[in-house]
Amino acid sequence: MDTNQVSLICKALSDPNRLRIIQLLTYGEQCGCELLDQMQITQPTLSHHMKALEGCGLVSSRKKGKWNHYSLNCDQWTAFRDYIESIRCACISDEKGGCCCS
Amino acid sequence: MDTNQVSLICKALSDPNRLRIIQLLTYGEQCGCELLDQMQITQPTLSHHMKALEGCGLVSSRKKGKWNHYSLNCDQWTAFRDYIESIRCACISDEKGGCCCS
DNA sequence: ACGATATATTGATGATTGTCAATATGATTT
DNA sequence: AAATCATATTGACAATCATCAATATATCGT
Repeated sequence: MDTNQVSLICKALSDPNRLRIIQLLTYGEQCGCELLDQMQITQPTLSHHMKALEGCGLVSSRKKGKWNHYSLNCDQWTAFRDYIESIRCACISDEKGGCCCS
Repeated sequence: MDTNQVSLICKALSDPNRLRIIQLLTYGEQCGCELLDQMQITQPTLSHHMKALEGCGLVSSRKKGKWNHYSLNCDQWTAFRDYIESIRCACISDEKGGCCCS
């Protein structure tokens, strides 16, 4: 995953509502109305946020009948998580002589 | 670290230039002019970005004479990294029966 | 066919953002 | 004191964003 892609994902996560949605989806797939029940926003706003989360590849949607089921895109999230994890600060811990971020 | 703080950090990282600055600072403390040499932005823009990165607590600055030395705030970065790492998707891998994100 | 439900789109608005040129501040050197 | 260098601030502008009300689309149950 390259820098621009990471920035796009960070932009998607820069809204507390969207970060909350991601966390809700870690419990598994949910439809829009379920997500809506757990949040304090209107339905068009939720739709807008879901589009943003889909746009950066973090969320996938699966339409079944009336419902649209959203789920966290595991591969994309893992790639993002790995990227963030790979950034480590260079400071030295006094205690063990290693990096304090280890 | 709470959700709002994470969102603020994500917003700070949602600009590719700022993400790049964070990566440059993983090599250790650098002054503004050093950072500027490695980027394609003007000095006021760099100053603006550094303020944003300081504002969310990711970067600390230390003034010494003419120079302002910036460094990655290890504790804050680690807390952010841990938060992101703690978000795991619930999908099940077919291969080993565990979570594919492990 | 009709009403109800889930979701998407449109249009509008106020707020925030990234960027630069111009200028200011503050420290060092000559 | 004057010139130089590193950085910060101001002011401006175009672009993007989060949000909602209103409306549209699509699917299900009756």
